[in-house]
Amino acid sequence: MVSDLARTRKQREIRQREALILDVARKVLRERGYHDLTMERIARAIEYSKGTIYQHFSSREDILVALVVEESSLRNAMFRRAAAFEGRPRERYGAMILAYELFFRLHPVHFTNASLAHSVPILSKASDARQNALLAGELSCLELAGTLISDAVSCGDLVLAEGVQPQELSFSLWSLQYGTFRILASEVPVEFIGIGDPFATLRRATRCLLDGYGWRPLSNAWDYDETTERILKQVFPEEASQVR
Amino acid sequence: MVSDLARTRKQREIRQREALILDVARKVLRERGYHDLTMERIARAIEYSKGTIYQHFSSREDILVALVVEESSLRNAMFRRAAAFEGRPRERYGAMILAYELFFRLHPVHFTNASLAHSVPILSKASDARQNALLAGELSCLELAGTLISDAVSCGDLVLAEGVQPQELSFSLWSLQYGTFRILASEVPVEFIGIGDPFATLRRATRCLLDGYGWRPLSNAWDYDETTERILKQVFPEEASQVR
DNA sequence: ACCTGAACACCGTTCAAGT
DNA sequence: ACCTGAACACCGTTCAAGT
Repeated sequence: MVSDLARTRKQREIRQREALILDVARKVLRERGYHDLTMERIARAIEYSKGTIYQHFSSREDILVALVVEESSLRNAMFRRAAAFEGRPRERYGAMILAYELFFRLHPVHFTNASLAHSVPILSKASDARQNALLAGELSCLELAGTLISDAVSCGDLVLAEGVQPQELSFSLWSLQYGTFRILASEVPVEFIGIGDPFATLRRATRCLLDGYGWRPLSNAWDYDETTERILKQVFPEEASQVR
Repeated sequence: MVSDLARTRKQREIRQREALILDVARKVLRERGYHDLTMERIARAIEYSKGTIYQHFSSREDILVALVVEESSLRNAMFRRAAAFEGRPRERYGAMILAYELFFRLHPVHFTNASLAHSVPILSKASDARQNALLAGELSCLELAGTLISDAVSCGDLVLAEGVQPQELSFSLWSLQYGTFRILASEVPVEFIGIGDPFATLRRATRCLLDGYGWRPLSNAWDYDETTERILKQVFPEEASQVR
């Protein structure tokens, strides 16, 4: 007969062990990369046998996806804080864009992990539960972006041209940022391309894009540099100090 | 004593075998993915032993990078054809942008392979020669884009704002397209995002971006849909018919 | 000189045996 | 009920032996 007390203690231990595995995985991925994330290495680090890892994760790939899901929730928390910034809808969307930039700069390794986790060979070997969790996190970001665009349309700041869907804006902006981050995270040396400050370049391109869609106030009628400073100070003071 | 005739015949055979290996690799990658691109499988298909493959390629990763280099030269040929289109510099740049879109739509698998080949764990295991070839191909594209921007500046169509480098434009446009293609190639179902025609969305965003940088003629002063039709008909008639 | 394929090292996954 | 680690299957790479 197992007491309730013993059962909950056991459950807590299991949760802690799962967190331990993910911590080890995070460390290995940071220091050595996915290739060296072996079951053997994890087992040694957590001081359990290889078989035990399979009580938590269905495969090696499942561990990577689980880690990415966990870290994505940090990114989503930053997005939610950004969307709560007080100001015109375009300023609030700017806060989300800034959140994504800060997140990339603070966690470049996560970004590489996430790209791997989204690739077919890896994602398809993860458990269904974790595949769904990954997708759900992504969709909640897009939904958040969607509400800001709706706000802009309702208050008249954004009048979409004939035949333009609101989701197009978030898709284009996402593509622009994501593409820049992927290039920066790849092996093409950015010095070769001749870009001094890629993040400044990205911010400028973002403004061009929003101006092009006609989202008011346009950048020649508003001091968005000042808005950026305010967002950094009010919403992301800690994160901003870490990327200096 | 080996005759020169025999030597050149042998060299030709070796070249043919290398091409054969790459053909097999292309087929396996298309039908089964990188995970199933095993030395065993290749050896069986080319009817040579595993050891022989190492006379051509230093590692499994080297094969992938070699294939990507080979296919990239097809893309570069399309870029060169595009840049030779006759028209205003912005139209010619538009032709390059269209070339990239067509290439992605015609060779989605290459795009996935290229992303893999650029990842650190794989690229670092390829031979130095092939790493350099990959980088050289990339740089030649950027150089080509650079000359078009120079043309635009010389003829007065493009006046860059204070502090904007010409390379910034190609970097931003590259990011936007590359980001879109990466998202489309990933597992996030594009229907969920609610985009009907992602390529139409991308073209619109591209125009917004070029307008934002002030590259004349602006899209409200020029019929770029007509330009696109002309490029498709004159430069890429065959490719265009294949993506219909 | 070139090619072969057995041998080696390594790793993800399973499961019978142990506690 | 939970954990272990030997065993299995598989694969990239090397190299002694063969032609």
